[in-house]
Amino acid sequence: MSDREQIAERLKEARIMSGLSQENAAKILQMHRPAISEIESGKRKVSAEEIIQFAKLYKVSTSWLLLKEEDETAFDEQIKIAARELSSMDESDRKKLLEILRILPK
Amino acid sequence: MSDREQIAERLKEARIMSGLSQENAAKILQMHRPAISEIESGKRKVSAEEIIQFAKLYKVSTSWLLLKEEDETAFDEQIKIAARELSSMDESDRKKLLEILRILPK
DNA sequence: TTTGGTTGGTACGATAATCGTACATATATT
DNA sequence: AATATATGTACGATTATCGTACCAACCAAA
Repeated sequence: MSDREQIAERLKEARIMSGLSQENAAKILQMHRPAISEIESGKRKVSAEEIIQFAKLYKVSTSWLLLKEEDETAFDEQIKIAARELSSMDESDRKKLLEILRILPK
Repeated sequence: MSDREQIAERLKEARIMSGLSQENAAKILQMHRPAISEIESGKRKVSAEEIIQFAKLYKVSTSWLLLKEEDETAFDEQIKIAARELSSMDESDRKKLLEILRILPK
């Protein structure tokens, strides 16, 4: 899989995860919807500046959008695993964790 | 400072740190030297794919190339706070937390 | 079923950016 | 000074993107 295809997939996955339509995203980022469509299908390049904007809007890291991870579980699968781990922690530590998560970059 | 200027500065800094001339870098990445020159002066866009290639060649992270300094400073402060919380947790829960943090946006 | 709304893919001319080469400038080394 | 190395820049040819419009698929309400 090429870098561009990888990025295209990540951008689409991140947008869906954040519950936005292509049109929503396009309006917020002041882009045209066809640009989003073509970027997500790998037909069009994405600039570094756009990656920064997408990462902010979709609330993912720029490195997640750009990097290929070797042992890769799908993001939603990882969230499920994290949720399971979270529920197995005792309450005081879970509170601390949530406090930590609150102050981390959104 | 605009995103593009920030990226331009980082790319130049990273290249110099890795001891490469613009021509060296251009040859290895199969780009034309003027492209590197113009990218590093912010006159030309950088694609996401190029960011990946630059990061590999210069041995820096893509996020370092893309993130603004003030974000990193804020992030470091938050990490310190988080570390204080972490140190009060027992080891098994700390491991679970780190696993969760691993998949969250950096 | 039909209508209307939403979403996403695509065509295409106008516009803008990049490519590739050549030349210019700058700095260091001998 | 002379040469080499590194970087900046000009510019026509080429390529990509923009902006708009149109189209198909899907779905829910009438």
